[in-house]
Amino acid sequence: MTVRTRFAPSPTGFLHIGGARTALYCWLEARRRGGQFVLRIEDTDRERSTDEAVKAILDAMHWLELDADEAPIYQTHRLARYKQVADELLAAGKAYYAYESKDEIEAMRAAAMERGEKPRYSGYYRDRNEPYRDDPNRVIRFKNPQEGSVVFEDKVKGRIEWANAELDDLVIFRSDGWPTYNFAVVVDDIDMGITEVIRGDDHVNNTPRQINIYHALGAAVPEFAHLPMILDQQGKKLSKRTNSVSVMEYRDAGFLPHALLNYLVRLGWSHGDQEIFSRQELIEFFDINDANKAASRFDEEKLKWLNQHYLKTEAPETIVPEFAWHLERAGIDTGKGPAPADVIVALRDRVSTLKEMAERAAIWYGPILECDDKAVAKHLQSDSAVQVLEAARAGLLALQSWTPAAIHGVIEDVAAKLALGMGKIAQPLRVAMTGTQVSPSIDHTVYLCGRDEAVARIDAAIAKAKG
RNA sequence: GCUCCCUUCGUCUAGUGGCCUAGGACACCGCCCUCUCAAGGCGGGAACACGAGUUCGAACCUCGUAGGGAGCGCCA
Repeated sequence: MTVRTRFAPSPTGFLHIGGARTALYCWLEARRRGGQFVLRIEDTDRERSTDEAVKAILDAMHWLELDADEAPIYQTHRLARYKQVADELLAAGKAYYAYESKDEIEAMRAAAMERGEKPRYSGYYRDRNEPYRDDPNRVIRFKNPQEGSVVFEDKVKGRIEWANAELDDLVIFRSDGWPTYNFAVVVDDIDMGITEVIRGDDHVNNTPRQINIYHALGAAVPEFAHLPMILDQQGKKLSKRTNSVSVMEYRDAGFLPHALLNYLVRLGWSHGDQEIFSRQELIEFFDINDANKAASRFDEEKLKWLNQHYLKTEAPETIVPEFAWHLERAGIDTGKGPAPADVIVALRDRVSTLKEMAERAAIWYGPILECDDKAVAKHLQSDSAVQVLEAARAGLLALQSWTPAAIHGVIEDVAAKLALGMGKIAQPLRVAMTGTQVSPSIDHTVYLCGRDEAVARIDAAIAKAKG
């Protein structure tokens, strides 16, 4: 049987980090085993689901290149099917109508708590065989077995056994005519041919109930793998309040999709001591059976390290599209100025995110807006600085080819001619080029300005030095 | 309250009874390199939650304790 995994978000917000890792693991498991990865939108909560959220999730999946093999399934399109299956259960005596009001249910729970039991439904209508009646409180409940236990082998948690006595008769159809989560999920997973259910471990407790429904429906039970949570730096649940939780916030912050994926895959899984994985290696090595049981904390420092690693090692051209997006976002007009790939090469050893790279790139796509007075005072206010700038100006104008290597040659010549160390040459030039004391190596810094602009900035600096 | 789950350096993890004087990575500290800032190289500190058992031998097996988490909806 071909392996089929699914990612089933409910569209009540953006795709968050935890969801992205779940999706990644589903995708990877399907890819490695030559199966399919599909998407299901769990939008039966009409109050909270929105089309914008669906789009946001799909966009994030696309950005991460976690492509699904089929068009997404929407639960709201499948109401007739859920009704049909519920009717089958009803007809087979495996489900029944119940008519308690919400207040009555509430009272039952309170009473159970009183007795030191977990809050549950009493099963009042279970064997009553009351005739069907029209009632605003009418729901359909599943007849959960009362004896024995449910056992399943979770691929990450191991063997889990659950006494049926712990389970009550859950509602499978609400009084508003929509199916509940636990029921819809089972019907969908059966219809979609899902063989591996990989999801967050907040669903472990639902699994025994769902397995009972599979049995009642006479369907094959899939394999389960429940992933632990991702916590914030403090070990608390990731929350919007204090953390970036949306995948797209990480895009905004300047991370590369593959860096995020590489970070996420190692959060709860490992392959010996390996830290860096290509997509191909991920597909080859990933195995859901090796996933860890314990929750892990999200560490942005390590993500940054990975991001810079990819900035440094990927071919610049492959990064250009994402970098261009950040440049545009930073309001930088790239009509004139250096090729983005050259900027990447100059800056990738110095920044860990594309956002920062875009900010630092601004000086080559427009005028120097901020000038550090201390830098000017320190490196431009001297006779030697003027000599250096004038010599460099002449050398640059005489240059045949405008390349970092050629510019490096000019700078060395100036140093030799004036008998000065590199520091005395590079710093005045750097301040002239950027208005600051910090920039990439001086040859690249000059190179990125372009000859005309470099000479213009030197002229301005000479004027300033003399003035 | 009840049920279930989890526990190796600050963090992510390797480890499945002897290879462990517990390995790697991020972060941190130091040195080197150096035109600034970085990057890079080299080195350093840093962990088996606790307690009993089983065993010739336990990070690994068993039991208990402590701590943490999740779930207990006509939400998903």
